[in-house]
Parts: sequence; structure tokens; C-alpha cells
Amino acid sequence: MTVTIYDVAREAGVSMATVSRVVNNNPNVKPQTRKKVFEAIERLGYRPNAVARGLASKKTTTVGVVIPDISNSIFSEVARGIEDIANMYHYNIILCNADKKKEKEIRVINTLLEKQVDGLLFMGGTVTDDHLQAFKTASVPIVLCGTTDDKDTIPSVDIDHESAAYDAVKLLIGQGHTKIGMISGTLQDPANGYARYQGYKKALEQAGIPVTEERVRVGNYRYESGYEVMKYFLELSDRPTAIFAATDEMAIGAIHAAQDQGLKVPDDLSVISVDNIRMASMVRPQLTTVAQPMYDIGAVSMRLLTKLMNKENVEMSKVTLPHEIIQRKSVAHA
Amino acid sequence: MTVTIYDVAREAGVSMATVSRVVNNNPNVKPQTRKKVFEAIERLGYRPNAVARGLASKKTTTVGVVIPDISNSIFSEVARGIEDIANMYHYNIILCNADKKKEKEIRVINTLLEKQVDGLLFMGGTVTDDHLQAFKTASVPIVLCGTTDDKDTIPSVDIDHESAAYDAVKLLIGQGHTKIGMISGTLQDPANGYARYQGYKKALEQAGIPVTEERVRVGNYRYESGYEVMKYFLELSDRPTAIFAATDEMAIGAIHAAQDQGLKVPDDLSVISVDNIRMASMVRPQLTTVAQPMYDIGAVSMRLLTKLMNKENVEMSKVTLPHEIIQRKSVAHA
DNA sequence: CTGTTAGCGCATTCAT
DNA sequence: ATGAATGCGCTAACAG
Repeated sequence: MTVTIYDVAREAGVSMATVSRVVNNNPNVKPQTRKKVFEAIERLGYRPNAVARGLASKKTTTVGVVIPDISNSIFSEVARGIEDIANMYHYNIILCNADKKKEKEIRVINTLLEKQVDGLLFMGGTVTDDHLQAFKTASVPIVLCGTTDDKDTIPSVDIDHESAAYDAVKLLIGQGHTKIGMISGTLQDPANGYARYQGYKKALEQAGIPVTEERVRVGNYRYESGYEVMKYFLELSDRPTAIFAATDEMAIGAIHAAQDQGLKVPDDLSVISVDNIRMASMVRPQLTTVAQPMYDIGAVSMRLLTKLMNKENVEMSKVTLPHEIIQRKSVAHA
Repeated sequence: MTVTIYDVAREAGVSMATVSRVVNNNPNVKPQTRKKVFEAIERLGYRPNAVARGLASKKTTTVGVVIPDISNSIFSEVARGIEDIANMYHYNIILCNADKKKEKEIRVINTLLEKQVDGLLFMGGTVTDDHLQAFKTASVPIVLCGTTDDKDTIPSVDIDHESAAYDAVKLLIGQGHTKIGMISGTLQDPANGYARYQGYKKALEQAGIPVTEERVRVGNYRYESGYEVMKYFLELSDRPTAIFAATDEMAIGAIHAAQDQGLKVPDDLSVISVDNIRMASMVRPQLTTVAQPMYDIGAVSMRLLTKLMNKENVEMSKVTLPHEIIQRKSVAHA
């Protein structure tokens, strides 16, 4: 039925070892023999069985990546970076969606490990002790992608979320705003949530502006929640003149909520956020935001993983990529 | 180093066959023995090796999916549907990006087959003879997802693109528009390109409206090209009062081009398209569009694939999912 | 219900 | 430069 290395060997009149050699590009094969083998392969339509090869060599040339939400444009941008580099180093990707559920994250980590991936890329939210526990049982390298663990025990690549948020709010303050509302992510999320809130807080405190409870509201990162939270802000007696949103999506939601109430952005309300998803430049007014190098986060983390898998020793196992303010049209003077 | 089924067998005082049975949930094991084995597994931290299992059983419980562009929101929506159902049937996904390059598509199909996937989902643009050729060498089922081959020889799930386009243009005509421009995709692309153009043409012809060359322009599906093409339309002496765009992204680009020239949408210009990506309801005015059930396309095709892999016989191997007009705010009377 | 025995298709020593 | 032999970790008859 299926044609194996044995069949090829017989067809070419050589041993299976020789066939294995030519398939694996081993130089110790006479060119003529190599030719014979290739012809036999062609004739028989032989296709190497990567599973058998994986069992024998203990390498699968595939890496697992766990992704919190494949339909979120941030992650799919990052995934592109991962894919490109993986492809460059001839790795394939087993992509597992984890629905942002911790339990499912742990589960897929384990099935990925069962599949004998050569390495693991983890793009999750929080890295808990349970995660660390699961990682510890792995005999292959792991790198965190767009997140970090508190203790910095696992290699990772990410931006400095607090600093990014700080820069965003700082820009608002520089424009004379003092009544600055924040649409935050959940504070349980260390990266996009808590860290970005910390950056907001730090910028205000440093400018001597009090951080008040009524000016901070938690959303769920999505457009709709940005819209809802903005409606709340609009009803405040002393409403903010500027908004810092933890994500672009929420910022866009906020802009539309304001516009739907007849406000002009940025004239009546300034809005800034963090991410720079593609949509940020596809809305009117175009969104001013702090760009996160999503493609690079994916690419760099995959590159780091290839080094680790290759047992090269890496100097920096925790890399922080730079962010950058993209000034567009959603921020104006107070 | 690695603990195998053998070690567990020894530790539990049973044979490896028994261990295999409990791991595979074979009912023919005395509860007590089962318990002993589980304890041994726990104690040793045994983790089954899916590669070895794959070699022995000739099943890998993974399916390959080739995707033209992972960063395109349409495909990532579809991927979500695929993932959900795959997960439900305990399959993992090897996701391969093909950069919309035919050559690379063929290449990844082959490596996926080498990896012994149990089935293949192909989300590509055109299905050429070379594709068919590659598919033919596969001994596992394949289904096309969001595309079709001309000869209907491969199982597929998709919408009727021509009909969707027809309905969109029909709506414009129903609103009294006669000067209707089209921002098309490349006519080489049978689904999103040619078929949608055919629908446009058919609707116009049926209404007795001539199809003119200057009212049809080709874009590349993206926002920017919609923007550019719209600028062209705006400069026409007898400019269209309505636009049918082959994709939402191009439609949004068109809307912004019009707005940037001071036109009001939909008062001065109506715009409709096909897709219904998330962004369609996140722009102002919200986009009227023909919804393509992206999640379902993914889910149904994966479900179909599971049936095929399971050798159930399926009645309809070519399924056409319904589309639906979503009336929002970008279309008005002529 | 449990154990024995063969492979699955290939990489990899070790000889030659 | 090539071949013979061994085993990777597991499933799947088959036997008992």
C-alpha cells in the first residue's frame, strides 16, 4: 500500500541505509548512487514518513504554539511573525487555540508535549504557577510570546506595557489634559491589564494629578466594552476631556460612543491607546496610539526558540522590544 | 530519561499491553488494575508519546490546514470555526500559512502529508490542476474550505459568491441606483474575484443597465486599494452614486475616500459589499453588507472532514452555505 | 481480563 | 561509500 524506504531500496538496488542517507542529504553517497535512488523515489512516488522519522530521530521539526484567541487581530499578527520565522528554519507549527481559559491552556500544553514538539511558544495572558508547573515537566525549550512571568524564570519576548501606557498618558498630559479617563483591561491580567493601568497611574501621579476611582473603568478589550464604558464617562458631571484606552479596539469603541453623542474627536475629546492594530488607521479620525511591534514579537520569540532548540546559548533570554508612539488624528489640545 | 509504557508496566506490575489499554480507555481492564496503573503513571509522571502511537496506529489525530494569509481577518474567523470543531473531535491542527503563493501551497500540502495528518483542509484561492495533482497523491480526505474547484471533484464548503454579489447589487438597484461602480477583486480568483463580478454583471444586465468598463475597477481586497479605486471613481465626470465592493475592507476604504472628499455616506454615495467582517459594524456609517458565515464555513468543513476521516459516507460532499444581507447604514435611496 | 509477540517506517551505530 | 542490525515507544492481533 504505502511505499516505504524499503521499497525504494529494492527498486534502486541499494540498502535502506543508503536511501535514508540520500533522503537526509548525507554527503557520504556516491553521486551515481544518489541518482539511482532519486530515480527510484520518483518512480515509486515515495514520500518520507515524518512520524517514523520523528520516532527514530526524536525530532519532529514542529513547534507548538498556544494562542489565547485566534480571531483576535493582535494574535494573528503575532502569529504571522512566528510563522515566517518558523518557516525559514523549516519548522511547522501546531497551533492551539486556548479560548483564554487557563485550564484549556494547560491542557493544550500537555497535548503539545505529547506530540513531541521540539519547542513551545506560549502566547497567553497570565502565567500562573500551574503554568510553570506544566512547563517544568517539559523537556523542550519554551518561550513566552507577548507575555512574561513575574519571576522571569522563562525566556520571553514582550514590550514594556507599563512604559507604553505611561508614554501614552504622558502625551495626553503634554497636550494640557488633566481630566483623563482610563478604559482598562482586567487588572488580573498582568500585561495588558495591570501593567497598563500602572503606567496610567504613574503618569498622572508624576504630573500631580490625582487618580480617582470614577475615572478608571474596566472593559474586556473589545470594541463593545469601549463603547459602553465611554457612555458611562459621558454621563459624568465632570467628564474627562481625554481617554486612555488599554487597547485600540476599546479606543475605537470609545470614539464612536462619543461621536454618537454628537461630540467631535479630537476637538471635544481626545483618545489614545496602545496596540496599533491595522484598524487603527482605518477609522476616522485615525487613531493615535502606542504601537506594539506585533510581527516582531512573534518573529523574535520564534527566533529565540530556534536558538534554544538548537542548544545555542543565548545571552538575553528575556527580551523587551521597543514601542513607539504613532501620532495620528485622535488627540488634540485640551 | 524519558519514561515509557514499559516503565509504567514494571512499576505497576502488569504488562505493557495492559498499560496501553488503560491509557486508551479500553474497557477490558479490571478497575483495580486500572487503578494500579494510574497510580504508577502518576508516580512516574508518564506522558504518552503521540509520535510512537501515531506510527503504530497509523493515526495522528491531527489535521493539516493550509491558510492563504493568517493575518487576514476573514481567514482567522474561519480558522476559529475549524479549531472549535477540531477540538470537539479531539483533533489538533497543524496550521500552515501559504502567503497566497501557489507554489508554497503545494509545498505545504506535501509536508503536511509527510507528517501523516489524518485529513487536510484547504483554504486557498484558486484550485489549479497542480493542486488537484497534489491532492490525488494523498491517501487521506481533503476538503476545500471557502473555495471550490471547477469540476467539483473535491468535497468543499463555501457560499455562492455569485449569488451573494447579485443580491448586493440587486439591493442597490432596488434603491433606485443605476450608476453603480464595482470595486472588484482580481478576476483570476474564481471565488472572491470572478464570481462576485459575475453576480454584479448579472444583476445589472437583468435590470437593463449596461455594464461599462469605466465602472469596474480591480483592487487587491485591501482597504488601501478600495480607497484608491474610489478616488478614481470620484474623478469620473459621471460618477457612480453607489458602489459595490467585493470585500468589506475595500468598501470601508471607499467610504473613507468619499468622506475625505467631503461626501456624505450614504447620502451622497451608497456602499455595499460582501463579507461582514467584524470591522463592518465598527466603522461609521456602519457597513451594509452581505454576510458570509465565516465561522460556519470553518466549522462545517471541519465537521465534514471528520466524517470523511471516519469513513462515514456523506450524502452531500459539496455544501453551499447561505449568505444574508445585513442592512446597516451605508446604503440610501438614489 | 491480561500477557506475548510483532511490527509501524525510519535513523543510526557498527562493520566492511 | 555502503550494508546489516538494532531500537525509537507504542498499538494490535492473538493467545490464554
